[in-house]
Amino acid sequence: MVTIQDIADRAGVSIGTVSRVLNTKPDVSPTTRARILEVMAELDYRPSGVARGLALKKSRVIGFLAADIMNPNFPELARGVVDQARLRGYSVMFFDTRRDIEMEREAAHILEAEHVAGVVAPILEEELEDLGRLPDEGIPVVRIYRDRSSLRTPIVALDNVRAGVIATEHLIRLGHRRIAFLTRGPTCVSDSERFEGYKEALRSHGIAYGPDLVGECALTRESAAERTIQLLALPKPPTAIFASKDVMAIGAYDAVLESGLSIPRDVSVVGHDDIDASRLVRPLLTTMTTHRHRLGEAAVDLLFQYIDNTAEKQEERVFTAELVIRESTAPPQGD
Amino acid sequence: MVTIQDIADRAGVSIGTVSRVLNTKPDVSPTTRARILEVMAELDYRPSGVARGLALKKSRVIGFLAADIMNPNFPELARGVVDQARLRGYSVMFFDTRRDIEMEREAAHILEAEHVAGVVAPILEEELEDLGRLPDEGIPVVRIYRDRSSLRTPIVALDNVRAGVIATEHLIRLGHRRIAFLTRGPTCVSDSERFEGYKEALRSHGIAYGPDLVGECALTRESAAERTIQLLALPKPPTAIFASKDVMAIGAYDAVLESGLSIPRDVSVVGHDDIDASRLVRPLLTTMTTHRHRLGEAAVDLLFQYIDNTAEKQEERVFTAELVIRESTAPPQGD
DNA sequence: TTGTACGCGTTATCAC
DNA sequence: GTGATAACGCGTACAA
Repeated sequence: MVTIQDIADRAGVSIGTVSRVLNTKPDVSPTTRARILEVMAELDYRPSGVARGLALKKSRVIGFLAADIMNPNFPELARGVVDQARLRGYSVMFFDTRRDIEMEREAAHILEAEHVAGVVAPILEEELEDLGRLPDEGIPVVRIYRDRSSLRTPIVALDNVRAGVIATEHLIRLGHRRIAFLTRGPTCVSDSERFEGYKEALRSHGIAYGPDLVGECALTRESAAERTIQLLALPKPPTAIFASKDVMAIGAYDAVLESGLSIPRDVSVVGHDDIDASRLVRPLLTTMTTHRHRLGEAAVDLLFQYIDNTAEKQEERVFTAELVIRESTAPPQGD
Repeated sequence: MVTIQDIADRAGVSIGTVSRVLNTKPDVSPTTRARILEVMAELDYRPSGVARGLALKKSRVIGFLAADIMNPNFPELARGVVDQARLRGYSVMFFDTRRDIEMEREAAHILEAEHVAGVVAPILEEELEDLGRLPDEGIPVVRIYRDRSSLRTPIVALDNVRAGVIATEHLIRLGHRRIAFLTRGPTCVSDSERFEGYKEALRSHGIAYGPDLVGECALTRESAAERTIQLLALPKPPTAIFASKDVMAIGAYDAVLESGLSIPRDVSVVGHDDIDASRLVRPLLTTMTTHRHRLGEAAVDLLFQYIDNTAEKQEERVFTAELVIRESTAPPQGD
């Protein structure tokens, strides 16, 4: 390994000078700078990240703490984070906590021990417990996704209420009046917010909200299918379904098809998330796409406002999901 | 931040002793060890990873260099890697190179500068160019996935030939004789290997191989669908299709359905990879599952044989994908 | 068994 | 403009 000392020796200068060109400080003569640069190239010198980290008490690494790497939103989000970090010369250290408080605590400790410059964490505030200590240590944390709690941490959020409105209004505009809502229930924050949007859309279009049209189910195809069967068995069954997650929408497909009905002729379906599978099922699922890549990028942008201490008051960046109309929605049949 | 010095002061010992209990060295009296441990807990001491990294010239971090984070195999693979690393007290630094030689070179340099203990890279040997320098610097590299080239690097591989045999034999046992093969073509190493397996299975069952039954297409649903339409238009169309990737299998679904045929009644389909969507399409796709999580774990295991210098001769660990029979395969209709 | 002192590769603060 | 030199926090001989 070639060190700063080697460069200094070879260039006939001191390590101080080498360090100066390394960090592009002003006071160094063009001549010596050129020579040093030359020697560095010649010896293929790479400054040690660890040594720098020690001296600066801050490394060029950011932490990325995923709650669940298997979440379909994760890959693109991660790409956004990694891309943006790379652009700034930072690498990312990655954790998969599975919403396990113990793992999270552990990750927080490691992140601290590694002197990371900052942390991006797509987790809810309740789960922030130990990560919360990081800012006190001078390590900024920005979260991704919104929740209801007060904002103690800067966050990049999704306007889930608005998404609920958009999805529901799409159905309403097509002429639907009996629109079911599939949700994981009140424990799921994003679902609850989309539920708000759903109700808001109904209200503003003068459509009565009926609790019998909302189906709670687990985040599996099977569970959603079961629940949808019940919805379809109602005296006045829905002509459209808004599922708070694509997987549940696909479960709804099963139920509709098994009931001998057809999509979108008999019932329209719109999902949320735009997962890969939404483009692989038949018919192609109309859904809300969340710009995961941009979310990731924005989180890192925001993070660097804190790392570089250029943070304005803006502690929150909100994105709105967009409707992607595909094949699963159409006007209702005359009934 | 609390340092080793703080602990030493508070415990009334020297940093040398503290360091010894930190690394669980033998020669330290139980009494002092206990006291030091107590003080460490009291002050919530976390040894600095960077400082240790500098002193040891080796950090407790491994690099994970993904060729493409959007690849459906990635998340589970990554989880396997992260899990296993965590078990050994290591964190993982993550890169997404997109098969870009420049990004890869960059990642290799950073990994080196960060003194990572080792690198796991799910990439082909041709792409190993700059990563190849790492072992010379004392940083072991283990690759995931097999390719044809000579093994210069330890690797965790998939027996794709065997997978091809298994998938094809499943179809043969069901009674199929005209089995098509969907592939990205000879440029895709894994596909080529599965192709070998496909031919091998046909041969060993006395079925003539016909090149007209192999369809080359891109890794998209649409492309696979197009190609399958042609296959189905053959004078003697296939009664079964083995697609080298699930996405292509799903494309084949489209073609079959659009031809007014039904799966699996008129044509059986088996894919490869067991992606999420294979469990979301209808009918559920019969496919080969690759134990991605175990692959990731095995890669880290192997890596640590080199990190700990306990490497045996075994430089390769081969996994065989398993058949998952779902709904897309059945005996052919009498014809 | 325990303490001392040096080294790891950089950055930063002084002098010169 | 440039060169010493002291941190940074820890591991490790070597000495005590």
